[in-house]
Amino acid sequence: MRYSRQRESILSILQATESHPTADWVYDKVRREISNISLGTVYRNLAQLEEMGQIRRINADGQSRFDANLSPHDHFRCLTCSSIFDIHMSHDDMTAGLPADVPFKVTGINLELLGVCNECQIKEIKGENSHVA
Amino acid sequence: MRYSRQRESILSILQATESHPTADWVYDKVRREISNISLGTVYRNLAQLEEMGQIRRINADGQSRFDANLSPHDHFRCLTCSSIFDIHMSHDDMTAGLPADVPFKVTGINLELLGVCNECQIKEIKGENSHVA
DNA sequence: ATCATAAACAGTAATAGTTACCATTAAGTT
DNA sequence: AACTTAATGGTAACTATTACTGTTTATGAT
Ligand SMILES: [Mn+2]
Ligand SMILES: [Mn+2]
Ligand SMILES: [Zn+2]
Ligand SMILES: [Zn+2]
Repeated sequence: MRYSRQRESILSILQATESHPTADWVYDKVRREISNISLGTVYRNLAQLEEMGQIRRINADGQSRFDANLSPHDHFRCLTCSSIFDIHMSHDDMTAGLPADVPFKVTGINLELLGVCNECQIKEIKGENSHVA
Repeated sequence: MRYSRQRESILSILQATESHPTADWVYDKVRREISNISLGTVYRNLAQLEEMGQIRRINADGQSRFDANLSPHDHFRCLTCSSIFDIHMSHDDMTAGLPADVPFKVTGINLELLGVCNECQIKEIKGENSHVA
């Protein structure tokens, strides 16, 4: 991976914000530093940074949001304004006595485990064997 | 809400599957019963059914997936094939000794609380007051 | 049963977020 | 400095979804 001013700028913008911005928001922000940067460059670099594990992608309603905060934490998403806030709470506390001191009106929980399903693990193994031979 | 053959068909198709289909998949399926149904009708009804609380929407990568199983449960999403599977497990068990007997290779957890943020609650109140008078 | 009303529809055009393409630029190497 | 090729800027294309519009149809009233 070759250095680029564009990628560095995108990452530092993400690291400097507490919000969980969209690609468009990052684009507007980075344009102040690199006025002729392309929106495609923003998308490409966000995808690369995600791939490299330097940022997280959160897919809310219709669009992706990005988070450079790598410490394990969860999120609250407002169904009205789509804002995303960090939740720093143990999962035990979260599931036990949910709201209490939280300033949000919580009406639902989405818990999603990510990984590779059984079938895909088998395919992976087969695929690797086939080009080892 | 007025009855329609289209909505009934869409709902029963969703209720009959264990998978978590996309709008397109539902469209293909419902076309076998109502050959000239419009894709827009499928989208409109899925949104209405969600609004009425008869189905859940899951937003994965680029597109929405739908679930007519209303019993509280969580999901596993395969990062390779995008399949979504139900997870029936207490959140305590999930966060405590995660995998064990699960046939998935779990590499990440996305926990999202949904609701209304503080700011939006305040706006809601102001909004309601303004048209009460 | 006939009629009136508007909700819901089919078909299509438009939009939004994102990705693909390609000629040009520039990071890193010799 | 010359060379190689990853990365870019600009633009076109694509995909999921929504909006529009004229027509159909569920439903309640005559
Ligand atoms: Mn965060
Ligand atoms: Mn489910
Ligand atoms: Zn809000
Ligand atoms: Zn899979």
